[in-house]
Amino acid sequence: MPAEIKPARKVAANATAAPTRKGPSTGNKKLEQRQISMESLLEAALRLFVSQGYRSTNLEQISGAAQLTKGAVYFYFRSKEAVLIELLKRVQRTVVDEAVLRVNAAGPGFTDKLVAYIHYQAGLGITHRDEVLLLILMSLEFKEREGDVQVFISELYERQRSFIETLVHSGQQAGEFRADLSTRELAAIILAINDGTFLEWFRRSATLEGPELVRALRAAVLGAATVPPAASLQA
Amino acid sequence: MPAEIKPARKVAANATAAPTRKGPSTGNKKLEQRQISMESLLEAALRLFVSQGYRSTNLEQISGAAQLTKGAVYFYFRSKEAVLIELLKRVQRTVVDEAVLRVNAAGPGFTDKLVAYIHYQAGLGITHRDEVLLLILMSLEFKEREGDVQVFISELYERQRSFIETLVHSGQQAGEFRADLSTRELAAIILAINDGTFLEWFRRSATLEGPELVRALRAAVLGAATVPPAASLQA
Amino acid sequence: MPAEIKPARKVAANATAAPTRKGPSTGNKKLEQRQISMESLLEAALRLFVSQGYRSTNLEQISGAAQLTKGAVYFYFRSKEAVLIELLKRVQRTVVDEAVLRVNAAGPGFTDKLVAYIHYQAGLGITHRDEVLLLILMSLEFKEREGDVQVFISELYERQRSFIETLVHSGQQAGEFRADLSTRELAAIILAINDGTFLEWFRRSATLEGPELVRALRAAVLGAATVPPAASLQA
Amino acid sequence: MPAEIKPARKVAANATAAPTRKGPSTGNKKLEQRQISMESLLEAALRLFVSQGYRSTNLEQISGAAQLTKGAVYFYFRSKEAVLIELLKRVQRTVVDEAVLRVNAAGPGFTDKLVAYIHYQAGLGITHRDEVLLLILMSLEFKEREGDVQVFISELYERQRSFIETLVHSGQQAGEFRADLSTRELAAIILAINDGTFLEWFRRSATLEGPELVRALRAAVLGAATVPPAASLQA
DNA sequence: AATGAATGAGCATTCATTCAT
DNA sequence: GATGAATGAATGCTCATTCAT
Repeated sequence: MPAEIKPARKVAANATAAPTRKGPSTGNKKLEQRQISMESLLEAALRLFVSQGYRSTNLEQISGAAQLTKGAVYFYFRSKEAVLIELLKRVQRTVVDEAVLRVNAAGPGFTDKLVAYIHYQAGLGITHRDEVLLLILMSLEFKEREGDVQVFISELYERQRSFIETLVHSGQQAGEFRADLSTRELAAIILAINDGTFLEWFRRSATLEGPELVRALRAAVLGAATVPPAASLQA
Repeated sequence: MPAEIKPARKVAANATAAPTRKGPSTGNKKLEQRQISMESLLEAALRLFVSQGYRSTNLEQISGAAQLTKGAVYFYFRSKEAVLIELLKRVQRTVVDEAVLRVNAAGPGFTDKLVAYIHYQAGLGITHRDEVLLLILMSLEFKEREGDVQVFISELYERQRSFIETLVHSGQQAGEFRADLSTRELAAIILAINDGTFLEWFRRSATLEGPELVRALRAAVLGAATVPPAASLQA
Repeated sequence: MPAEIKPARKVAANATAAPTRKGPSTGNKKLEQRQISMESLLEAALRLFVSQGYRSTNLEQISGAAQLTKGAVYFYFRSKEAVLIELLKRVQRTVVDEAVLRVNAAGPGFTDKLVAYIHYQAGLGITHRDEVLLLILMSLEFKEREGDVQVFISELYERQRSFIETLVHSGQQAGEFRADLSTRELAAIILAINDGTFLEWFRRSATLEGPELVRALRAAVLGAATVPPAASLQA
Repeated sequence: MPAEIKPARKVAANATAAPTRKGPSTGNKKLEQRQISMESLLEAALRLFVSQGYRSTNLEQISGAAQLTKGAVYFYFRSKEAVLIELLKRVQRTVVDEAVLRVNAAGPGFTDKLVAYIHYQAGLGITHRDEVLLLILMSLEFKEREGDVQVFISELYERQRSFIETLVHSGQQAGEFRADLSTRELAAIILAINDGTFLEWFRRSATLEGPELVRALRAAVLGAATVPPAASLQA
């Protein structure tokens, strides 16, 4: 994870351009505080948006959980929506961008790549559970709404889809994946299994064994994607 | 029992044709009127809850879509929540109860039963799309909230789960389904694939071919559940 | 006393040229800096209060326009209100005090004094447009509010009124001004014409010719104040 | 004043189209209540907007003064701004439209028309004081703001201006008004005197005698507009 | 059978002000 | 000399709910 942070205001830009007076120590303390407050706000928002939904979470809950007041949220973000968008940007990096890198690095076969994808996602379910869920849940909550959030999520999902579709298509071309299912629908099912599993895990993670679940997940994805071995024998 | 509900659609057709007060001649006018109004309210609510979410739908939208006013909702229902619960009761009958009947009637093998389940669900996705989605979406929107809705949905989901778990367990016992995956997690994945596919279809039904999607869905579920044929040959 | 203020404009020019910290070489840097910052705050406040109103202008706009931050305002002033009061004090000197001096110096007749008043005001409309308008606009915005501002403005207006009333009364006594109109109301009309003309000019200065407007203004004031020449001939 | 009322919602349209059930008596009671509540809200808003300004008046004050709650305002109007716009529409009819009618009916000379204008305005100052002031004050408060209010007021003012300009121009052509002043600026001064007098009366009506003030006002306007009699004799 | 009027709690957002640095 | 962080009160607006008719 790079040290991005994205300051809510032009402040940071100024800071880089002309750090005014102050020795570096004082500046660091302020910057540190900024970091801390912003992170705890984002962290609180992430947790609450995932567990209660965006609309059902109010700013008092977010700021309260970060031990700040409502006003502080507006010091760091332009609006409640801006908080969500900042979170989604992080999700993009962690969930989507990184997945692409991992899959590209995996190989050599396309089945290997697909397995790498499944395992990366499964790992995210443990290390970045809320971030993954945020994307799925917000994609549902904002489905019909217009605005920046909807646009951002749509683009994100579209990128995910086209990435998986390309992977599936290549695998089909290479004879590793079943060619008797259309690329688009096969890709859709892979994403569907992924999202569905996250949601089921979200609903009842307490009663499910992670590793076992992943094995079943892998079986499902490979079952859908790969040529049934028996069939291939028969062919 | 199969003849139960489905009026949601029929009524709406009526509603468009003659949605205003009283039919011209029939005898039991009052009762009919009641029926019509209530149904059009429920139909409107179903559509809106699914497309916008429960919290983001207000009573004015619901009553307006049914050509009535907010007050009318309170004539027929105790509260906004009561509208949702009534809808969920119908979903229960159509989606859960009926599925159980269908699967029980299918056979003789457990694979046949599982296929029957998948196909019944796929059929629902066409004939009762919104009802199926309502259950999934509300299960997410009400996850952390307490109250009647949450309880009702939890029970519903629990019944679904235990039904599928029983099916899976029996199939495993019979040697039709893989025994190298734990029952609970395998059942969870089957439900996950189901829900996930509905959601993906919800997000982009316009760009997906139903029949193709069902084939891929079946491949995934069977891929997860059944012993890989090749393996069985080798065994 | 004539050399008093007008830095509002000069400073701004400086501000654009080199608004940041410290001049390069001069001796009494600190004091200069203070002066510059304070002046640019006041200048910004004046412009914004006039164009948007006091209440609709926030401290961020003021400090931002002066290339400073909100906090700086509190370094120089006790409160937002204190900024306005400081501006009003300057207005008092420029607009009211100076007008008194000019009129007193004019003569010998009272008509001459009245004409001097009109012309001084007209001149202010060009050299100190915003300052004149500030007084008029704030007198309206603070009409019902209690507090320092209201008191200050009331006293200022009262001084203006009594000054004009005295002038009118003297002119009437001397037979130069109409005696068939009561002193108080005649004075009120003179002030009304003055304020009204400023406001109309404020609303649409782009479409009005200054000199022409002043001629009409003079005709109105003299028309109200002086004995109609024809009547005097007839008398 | 016609019985317009302008229902905040489509309700009224429905009511006219299909009064549903109910005898006329019940309907009347509801309509009456509607009328009463709406009027008292508008009345309260008018008084408060004039005395405190638009921005400094909150909905609690308005609804409280009408013995209702904030929510009721939103039952009758779309927003706070919509309340103001409804008030301005009434002002338009009373102040602008009616003035045009009166002046057109007056005559035969243009001086008569101008006097009729002054007297109508003076009368309004007594019968519709707040309405006249609302227009003037809001024209200042909304000067730089964009939006419906600003547009509405601008158009209103523009109509007033062009009406007076036409009057002045005709009077100049007819030789009744001074031709040595440009039409536009002379018209501007007439409006300025009018507005200025209203404002001064607004500031201190308690200390001014209405009739005396009107005489002085008339002297000022005629002094500005008409050829000085002496000059005409000399010519 | 249904409406229109009205309420009141909740919420996002704005903004003057404070204060440590 | 000035900033950045943070507060808390105020405010416009939404919406489920109540109730007389």
